[in-house]
Amino acid sequence: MPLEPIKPANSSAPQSSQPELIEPLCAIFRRTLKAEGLKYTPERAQILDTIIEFDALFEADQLLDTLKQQGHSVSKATVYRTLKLLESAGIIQHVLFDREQAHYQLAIGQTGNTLLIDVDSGQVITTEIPELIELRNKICAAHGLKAQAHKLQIFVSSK
Amino acid sequence: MPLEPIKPANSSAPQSSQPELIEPLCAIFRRTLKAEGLKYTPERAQILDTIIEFDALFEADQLLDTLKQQGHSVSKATVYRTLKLLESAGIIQHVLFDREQAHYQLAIGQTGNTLLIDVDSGQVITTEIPELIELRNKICAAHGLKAQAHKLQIFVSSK
DNA sequence: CTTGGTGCAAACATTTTGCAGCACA
DNA sequence: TGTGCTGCAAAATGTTTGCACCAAG
Repeated sequence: MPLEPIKPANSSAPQSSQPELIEPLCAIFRRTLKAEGLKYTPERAQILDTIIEFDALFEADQLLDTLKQQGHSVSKATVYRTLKLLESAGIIQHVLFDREQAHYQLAIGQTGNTLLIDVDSGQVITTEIPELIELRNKICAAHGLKAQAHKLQIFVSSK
Repeated sequence: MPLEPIKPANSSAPQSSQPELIEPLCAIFRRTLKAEGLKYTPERAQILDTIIEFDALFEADQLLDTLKQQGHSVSKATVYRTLKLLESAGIIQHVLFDREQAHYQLAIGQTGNTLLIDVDSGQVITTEIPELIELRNKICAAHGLKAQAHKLQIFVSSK
């Protein structure tokens, strides 16, 4: 079942409180790979580029199709292997909700993420709730734990 | 085909697995099945009973093993089919996190749910953040939507 | 009879892995 | 030359489905 992500109406870019040097994603990827003795191959570069162009949630399947459509012959195996590498590098993140497939999205600069999932249409809106950070830290502290990240899914209806 | 989700008006404490909870859930299940012209079979009853005894997150696999261990011969197919029925009836809910398998838990009168997932040990603590309801409603209203439910996963570390 | 339920095994969908050849330092 | 990367196909995993038979109304 195809997913139809729609972009947030008011996309307030999540800015880190601490001004940080903005490094291109491909640079981060290349650096991370190098640190592991791995290579920044054309296939991997192409996969990352395609993901960046998606600018939204995506599935492995969809990524593979788009790559093929663009004339890049990349195998399923390579796509899956690269997704894992990108996840390890912190460039993308798993975003699961109640669908059969794993969904991903870019994860850079995000401390958390909120998805509004329309239960009727299946549409997904990504957004942020700044207050949530404080809230989650509070609840974690109450358990003697430290929060590192969070994911919030809100099931909504337009009716 | 999907059953009408029934929200148990039962506002009992989230502290679960008291024996008295068994009866209401059975009743809810039986009623929901009946409304669809389906039957409350021994297998279905047994599956629900076993789930109630779990008192925590569980997987289909684990459920099947426990049933077999208890001497009840229930097939994999029946377990999966019954899980779907229970989910449609609003008795259990999908609780996904970054694992391969679907995880479930009882959904007794819960409007939302928060999981604290220990990234080191993999341990999961379920909890509730009451303030979250208000927060989620606010953010949804800002998008012209109505929140129906939510799931929050917080990735924590004990270090 | 008719409807629905079950177990079994096969089918499925997604993801992973083994392997042989290839590319580049 | 070695190490990693690739595509392909097979395997693995979790879940679903087709089918024949059974049970209850």
